[in-house]
Amino acid sequence: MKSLSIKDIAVKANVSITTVSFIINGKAKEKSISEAVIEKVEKIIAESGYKPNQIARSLRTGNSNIIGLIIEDISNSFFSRIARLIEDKAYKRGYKIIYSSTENSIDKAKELINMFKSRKVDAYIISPIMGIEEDIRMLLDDGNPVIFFDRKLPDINTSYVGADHFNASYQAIQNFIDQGKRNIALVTTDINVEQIVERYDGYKKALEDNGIKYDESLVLKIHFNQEESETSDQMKKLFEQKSIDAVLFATNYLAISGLKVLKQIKKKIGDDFAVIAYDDHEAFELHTPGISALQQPLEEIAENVIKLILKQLSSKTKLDNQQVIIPAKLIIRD
Amino acid sequence: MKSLSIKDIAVKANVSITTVSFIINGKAKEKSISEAVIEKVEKIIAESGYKPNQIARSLRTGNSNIIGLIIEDISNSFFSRIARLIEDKAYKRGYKIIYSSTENSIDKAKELINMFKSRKVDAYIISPIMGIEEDIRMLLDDGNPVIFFDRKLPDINTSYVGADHFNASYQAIQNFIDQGKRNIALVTTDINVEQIVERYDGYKKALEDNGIKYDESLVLKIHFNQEESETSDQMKKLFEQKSIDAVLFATNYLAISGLKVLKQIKKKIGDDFAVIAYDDHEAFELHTPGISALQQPLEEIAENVIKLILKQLSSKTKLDNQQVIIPAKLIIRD
DNA sequence: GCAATAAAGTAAAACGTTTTACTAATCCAA
DNA sequence: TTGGATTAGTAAAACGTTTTACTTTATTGC
Repeated sequence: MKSLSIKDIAVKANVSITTVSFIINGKAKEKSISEAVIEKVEKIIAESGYKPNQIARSLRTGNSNIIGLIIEDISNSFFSRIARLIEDKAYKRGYKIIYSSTENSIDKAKELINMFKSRKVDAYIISPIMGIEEDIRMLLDDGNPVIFFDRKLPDINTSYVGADHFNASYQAIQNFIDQGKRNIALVTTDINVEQIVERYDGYKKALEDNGIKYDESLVLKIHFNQEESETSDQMKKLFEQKSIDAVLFATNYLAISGLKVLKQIKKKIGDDFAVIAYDDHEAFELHTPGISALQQPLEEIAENVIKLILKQLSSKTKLDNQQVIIPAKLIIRD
Repeated sequence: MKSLSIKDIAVKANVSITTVSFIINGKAKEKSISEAVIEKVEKIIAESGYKPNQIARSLRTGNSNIIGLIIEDISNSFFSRIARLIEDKAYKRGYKIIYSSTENSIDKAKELINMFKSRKVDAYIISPIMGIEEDIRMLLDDGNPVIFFDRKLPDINTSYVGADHFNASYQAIQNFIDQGKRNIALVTTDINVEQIVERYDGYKKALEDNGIKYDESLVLKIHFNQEESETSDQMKKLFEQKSIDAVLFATNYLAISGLKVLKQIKKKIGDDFAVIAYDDHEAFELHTPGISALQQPLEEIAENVIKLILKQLSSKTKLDNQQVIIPAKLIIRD
């Protein structure tokens, strides 16, 4: 019933707790424990199936071998894929990941940070939202490794890994213009995070550089968390403007909603009306016609995130912050 | 730098640690601490931003307010959606969820169970795979609440929540037959879990009940974890059989792969060739034509899982195991 | 043959809580 | 006025580890 403790092992082996601890932690040699004792204890451990209580271990050592991952929404395929990759890579290096979704709520984000803090995670990987600057700053002040990905916060100075949102968006619009499009819409969200702003800026700049006047009525900002039906209505209104000949969706879930609307109002995607989505999604490849997408290099983002965080974890001193900006790829379909 | 402990608070307030602990845990009244002291201590706690160390707390109390969730793959939309729902519901009841993917590896699954065990999670929600029976049995023997969802293991007797896979699959095939289909294929996986077997059984039974001979060459079992290209080749071969007039995909990722193949070989879905997918996916609604799907009631599954697990957690005695089977819904599209 | 060094191991403190069993003072009833 | 009950609070053990500082015995060099 009750699980074994190091003491039980010590008693069985007729040695001290200390000795068992040294053996478990591979310090036996260094602490000059004899081969015979090592073998005996290891045998007992293996036979009894004893596993050290990580809680006690964490309490004593102050670290947990756990990295906390905070994202917007695990059911969004961009995040779930990144999470899977990060989990995988961390796992191979002996770290566990625990993750949780903020659902874009500042309160929930703060609570998550507190939860992770009180559970003494060794490091934080965060896709941040506005409004948690203070909390992040406290983490940093306490000497916790914190790395942002996908988004960052203007006022916080820490390492960051993300795609080049500005240029990605610029590239998409340029592509539209090269196809002769002039009335290019942008469907984005109103959440106030840098990466969304950058996508917006890329859109504006590309228009400007091509001598096209920015037209506010072609930009639709959807509230996060608003009813699906309201979103549909707003998009419908936008798409029904006769003149519009192209649209860039700033996130994959907006694109999914948008495509549903287009299907519903029977507006065909093709020579007269082009679409590009930010973030790829299985549905885009499958769609007829295929939907072009700005694909973020998930693998590379995950790899960089892990590399940076582990480098920080294994270093005694605070390393310099790094900004890793990875180009996104425009996948043209059909 | 160093975070505050209950002792710091006690010193500041000039009371004992015990008193602070009682106040934190809402036992002040019961332990007859005066209103004045309560207020003083609470003020200090609020001002200093002290948060109890959950690790120490867990060590002492033996529980963690954490529920471990073990699934196949968080990047699969079925699981990520369920995870999100479970997380949400647990969160509202004061529990945190930590989840991790097995990627269908028995070793990884065992490691995860061990990790959760050594972190003293209060309960386990598992979508199990064959080969971990012994580990599960140990958890149960130790008195841990364990609940299976989506799948179960034949040899293990514990609570379970899942869709009625047999009837779902039966219903799909019956639908094909009612449309006049006779040569109905099944694309499934070779992983040996009950829910996959049930879907297969439902397929066979429906054929049988309608007097259609079961034809082995129409059933394709894909290895889990095999190369995408091999999967494609196998499917291509299947779909190019002239006679075949309908196909049921046993999982959503198989359906996605299958739809890609169909697109590639330009085999049209329509009156001559019908498709149904198990598990819904955004891509299916968007697809032209829309892809019919067997939709599992995610919300209901999540709700039942949480309800059962919390009931067990709040009960002193071991409750009877429950099997909650929820009908799946056939969504006909286009 | 004696001091210094190495080998083999251990006792006990510490991590930050919760909880049990206790004390001291006050109150109230008879 | 006394002694049981209540009020207000505390000391210390316990949870299961890691780690520091220590002891005891054996070995080596000279």
